[in-house]
Amino acid sequence: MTVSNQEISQLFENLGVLLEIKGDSIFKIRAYQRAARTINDLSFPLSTAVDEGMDLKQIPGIGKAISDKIREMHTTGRVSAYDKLLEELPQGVLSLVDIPGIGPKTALLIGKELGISTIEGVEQSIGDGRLAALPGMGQKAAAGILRHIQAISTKDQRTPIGRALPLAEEIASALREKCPGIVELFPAGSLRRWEETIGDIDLVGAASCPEEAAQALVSLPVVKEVLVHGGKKTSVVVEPGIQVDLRFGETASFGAMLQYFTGSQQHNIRLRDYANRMGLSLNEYGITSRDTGTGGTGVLEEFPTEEAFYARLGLPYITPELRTGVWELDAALEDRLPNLVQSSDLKGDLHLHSEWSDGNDPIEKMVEAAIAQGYDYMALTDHSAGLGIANGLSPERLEKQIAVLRSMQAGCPIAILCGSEVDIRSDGSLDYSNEMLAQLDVVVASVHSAMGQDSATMTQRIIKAMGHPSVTIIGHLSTRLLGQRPPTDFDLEAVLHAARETGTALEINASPERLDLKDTHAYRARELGVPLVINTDSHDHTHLDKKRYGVAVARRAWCQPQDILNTFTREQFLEFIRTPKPDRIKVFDAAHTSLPSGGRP
DNA sequence: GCCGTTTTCGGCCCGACTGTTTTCAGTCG
Repeated sequence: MTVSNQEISQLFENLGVLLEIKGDSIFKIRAYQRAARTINDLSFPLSTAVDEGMDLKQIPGIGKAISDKIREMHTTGRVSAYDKLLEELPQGVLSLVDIPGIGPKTALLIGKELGISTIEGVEQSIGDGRLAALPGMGQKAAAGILRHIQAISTKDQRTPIGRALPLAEEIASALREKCPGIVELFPAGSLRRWEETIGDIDLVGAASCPEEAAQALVSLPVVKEVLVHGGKKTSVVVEPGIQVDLRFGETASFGAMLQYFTGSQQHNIRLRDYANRMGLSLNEYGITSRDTGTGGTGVLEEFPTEEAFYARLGLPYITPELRTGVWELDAALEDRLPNLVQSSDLKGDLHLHSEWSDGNDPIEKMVEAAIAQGYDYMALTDHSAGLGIANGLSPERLEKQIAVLRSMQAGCPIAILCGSEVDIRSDGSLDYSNEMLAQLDVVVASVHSAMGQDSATMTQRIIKAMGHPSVTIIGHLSTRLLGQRPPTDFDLEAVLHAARETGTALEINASPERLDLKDTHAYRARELGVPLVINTDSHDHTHLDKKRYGVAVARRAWCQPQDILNTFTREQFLEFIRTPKPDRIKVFDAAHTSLPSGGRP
């Protein structure tokens, strides 16, 4: 029985809700919620860990009871304690708490008093006034819930970061323009942690005129609706159904405020737990030393920067990408936080398209763009012929392109490598002859068709492609498009091991619609010593700037520069691609003076 | 239910906002 981490996480999340409805201990409930979130963020499959005999209690927040339930789910596919709770409580209460504004208490009230178990039922009960008549409810509460229900259908869940970040930057700069008293203003929350999708856009600032800034937000033309307009917090809905939360504080305490609203919630809970044991209490305004028995009241210390805030707790600065609340606090305490890769470390881009296939720009413009990035090398990788829709290159056109590229090399300050994004056919064979492929410097092999194959077939298909001596990199491994196309089904562990054994690199595709490898997969790849490459897959000269999204994925995967192949110098990288597979993995390992274990103990 | 550089028992993050209330519960992040 194979159960995914997501399924296990969802079960514990639901278990927490059911216990809350039942009125169980709040601390027990929090323990389940914490475990659910931790499991959701894990980089390795729990199913495999159970098979390999790992002691699950090593994972923070998982003790004997939860460990046993994971094992039960792994063997039987069910958890009896959960099934029992479902029977005890009114049917359908779980689906009611999915409505914003309805929590466990209200869900139970609705289920018990009105016998309602569906969202449609709630909508009806608002229409005929039954909901408003319930104790503790009223006209306004009912109207608010109705608004939320209507919003659910129009709002398509979480927003991909590629859409949310530019929007947040736009709003922030509009606010700064309208309100010169703004000293600081940054995206916080999941956006600042560079999660692949964003719930709400959080903006945190410091200003001499907080009221004016909040008023400026409310009056922006993009604002569709004002949800909250309090003294410290303003929430609005902007054009595409995305919510923006804005909070302002003082410059002197901005560090604490930014830290607090960057989260994650799990990170903050762990940090406060740790601070508590030092006799310190944390909130968004600073750090308060708790009364130590002399009867005096604690004094609030303020921190203008996050660095100072963490330093007061005796911790090194923890970068937002690492703040998941799983391993980073232990790593910080033991002084083994990684020296994370940065955009400025990248020395090349190995996945670029030109107008020869489906790109917008001539080769010259793409080369200029690579030079403008400050790179030392680049690979032009137009599509192979199999992808007719993308105007893929026939072998004849590819030979012609190679000649063009070779002739451009003279006088060019960077290395122009001849490449191709070659289709991996459904049987794992490649779209050019071996002779053709052997002429290329860099081969990015990618799946573009037959994405519905079962896991075993897809796994074999990818592994076969990695076995080819000319394949340098596997492009966008899962082929997912965020919010549009689900990932293909394949055995990640098997693929990663084969990548390592064949000396094939895996791409972190930085295109914000893809982000593929995703963070947890990249984390696991790094753990196993698989060479990683951050590529933009640019189809336009402006797309090379999107590398920041790929760098963020790598940082969330705890990658250091030596984990990323295209941080290598030109000489190192050329040595890598000129060394035959599988021996080229030794070139990668040689640059790896130390293999950091990352967050896991 | 989890956890321990004061603890194997007794703690467990913290505040804003809303709506229904006359001092607070529920929800959210």
